[in-house]
Amino acid sequence: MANIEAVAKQAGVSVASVSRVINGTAARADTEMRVRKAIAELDYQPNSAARALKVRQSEQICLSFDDLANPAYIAMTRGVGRELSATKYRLILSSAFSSVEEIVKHLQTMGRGFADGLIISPIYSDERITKLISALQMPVVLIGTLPDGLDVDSVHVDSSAGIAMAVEHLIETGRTKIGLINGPLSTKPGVRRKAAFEKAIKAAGFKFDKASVIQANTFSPEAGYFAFSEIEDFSKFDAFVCANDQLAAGAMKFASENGISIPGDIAIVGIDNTDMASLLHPTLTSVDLKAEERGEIAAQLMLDRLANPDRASKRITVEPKLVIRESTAKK
Amino acid sequence: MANIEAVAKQAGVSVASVSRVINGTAARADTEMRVRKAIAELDYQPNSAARALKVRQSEQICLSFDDLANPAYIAMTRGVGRELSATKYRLILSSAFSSVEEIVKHLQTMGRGFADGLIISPIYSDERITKLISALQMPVVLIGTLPDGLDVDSVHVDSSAGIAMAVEHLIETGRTKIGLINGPLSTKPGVRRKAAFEKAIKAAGFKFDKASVIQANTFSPEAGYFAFSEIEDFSKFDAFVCANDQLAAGAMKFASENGISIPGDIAIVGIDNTDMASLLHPTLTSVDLKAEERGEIAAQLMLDRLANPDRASKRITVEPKLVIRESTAKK
DNA sequence: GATGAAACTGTAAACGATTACAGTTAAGCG
DNA sequence: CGCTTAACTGTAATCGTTTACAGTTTCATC
Repeated sequence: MANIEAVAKQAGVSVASVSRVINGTAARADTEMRVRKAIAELDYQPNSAARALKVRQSEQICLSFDDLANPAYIAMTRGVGRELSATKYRLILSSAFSSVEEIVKHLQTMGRGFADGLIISPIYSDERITKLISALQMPVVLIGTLPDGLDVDSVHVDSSAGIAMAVEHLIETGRTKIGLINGPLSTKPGVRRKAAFEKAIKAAGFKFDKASVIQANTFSPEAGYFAFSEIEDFSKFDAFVCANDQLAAGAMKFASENGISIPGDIAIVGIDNTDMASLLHPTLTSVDLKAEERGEIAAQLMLDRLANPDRASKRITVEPKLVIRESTAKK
Repeated sequence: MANIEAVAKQAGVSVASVSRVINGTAARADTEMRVRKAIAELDYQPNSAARALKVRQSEQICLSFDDLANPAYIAMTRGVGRELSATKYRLILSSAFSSVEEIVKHLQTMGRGFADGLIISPIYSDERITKLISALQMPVVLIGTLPDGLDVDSVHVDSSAGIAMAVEHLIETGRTKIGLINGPLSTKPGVRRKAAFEKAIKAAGFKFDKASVIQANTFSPEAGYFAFSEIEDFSKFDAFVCANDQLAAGAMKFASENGISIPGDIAIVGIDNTDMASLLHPTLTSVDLKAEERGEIAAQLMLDRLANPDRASKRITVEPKLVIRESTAKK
């Protein structure tokens, strides 16, 4: 592989001049032309490790989240990727963390300087993670709710408001016996959604019954299916909010296999408004938490912060939106 | 940030010794202990750019494909990611290429040495891409069909065999008027699936009718929906093979909205066997092209090749599998 | 304790870029 | 044409590692 010295020789100029034309610093037209010619002739590509070492920038941004099987994170990745693709930055993907330890290990690794910034959407809530993030010597954008004492850019969606919308909508359509198929309580979304649900039920003037919350142990369709299969008496319910579309899809599958009519017997609303929602039968009412948009915004915040390291940190909130489809049609 | 020199000083040894304990080369127990202590005290992390520059390895592997919205590629990414997560390699994701030019630009960029290897699954077939790949001075693993004259490791699934299975299955279940909802002919899968379909129809002893192939212009559900909506006379068909599950889902949506019974009037088989297949109503018979497995194998080939640069290139074939569900039940 | 081999350690030269600084050339102007 | 200033160019140091090589220590053996 040709290096900058070979180019300089070929062009009959110094390495400094070559570097300058590559980086767009002033150069005489004549010099620039000869350098460009030499670059083309030698098929030269500047070595990114050498540049990274010298300028202390990797031109890489790391995106970390926990579950590559969850469509919401995929949408997020799409948003980040789209935003980054027009820039010089490359995207590093770190995912499939199955435990806090793995995340911790990954965060410690960030000190090696292979990325200029970290966009992270942690599902687990853990003191150690917060501590490591705030100790990080690089820009961080958090997608999710900012823990106390962490001062970084963040994008956040008010999922409580989203759940409230879902509950209100169910009540408007005449449902009174509303349950929640929740995700695992070991995750942040799990605890938040439960709390939001309880709050929304009470706000609507209903009595909150603990038994109305059914805990699934993952956010997968299988878990949704299983959760429904464990329900002994469906007459206690006329609607369910599900902690994500996957759980909802699994639940709907169980319903269709067992002669439970949706929305006739039970109305269902999902969360995330993934692509699947409009393809299911019946189509699924879902709270859009704008994952792709949050990804885009996170990337923009990151780029902005890299261009402007000293600005105060921003906290962006995006509004959830209830997308009404067939699964909650009036009885 | 502490560098290796600071660690050496703190431990009272030379930088060479520090480097050696980090990289596991022989060191006296006493030396090793002092170095480890110093590393812990200073919270030292070796700089990856400096290492990359010196050893000419980035410890990064680049995965490139064209469409982050396609679940099959997501599954592939999952496979690659899982395989890589246990190694020292990081995963760089390059995607959302909307044209051959973008891919070409991206491939040219590989010469900068930011990745040690490239796993690529190109959807477009173009002379330039082939040429650039074979000119690449780094290990390449191709996921897809190896073009002539390209000598790299590859993982390949015999999608023709998969389509043949689909057609045979439809015939076995009593269908005789089989159509294809195909993806765009500007893509490799598009042309392959069409050819495979024609071959399968003929092999089954039927006459192939050009009009039985309906071209969608993307691989999305919307395109599938639109393709079905353009069909004037459904009585000409009793089954469709769809070029992927997304197209199938869109088509099924149109069917359910327009009183076309599946599988009663029309049987449907999708391709890719994505998560969605078992959640649709009716559940979707689909040809599993083992995307995740191909991703895993690609990553294994890459790791193997990096460990063993001079071995002859391998070509792995995985077998498709027809997963039969409700959408093709006997009439 | 001397000897030789084996095991370890330190010095210093890379890797390939960027950039401060000083030196050179060009350009504007009277 | 000389002078001043602006614009460009080249030399050499630097970023933080790894590693060849030479030098030192350790250790078993006689």
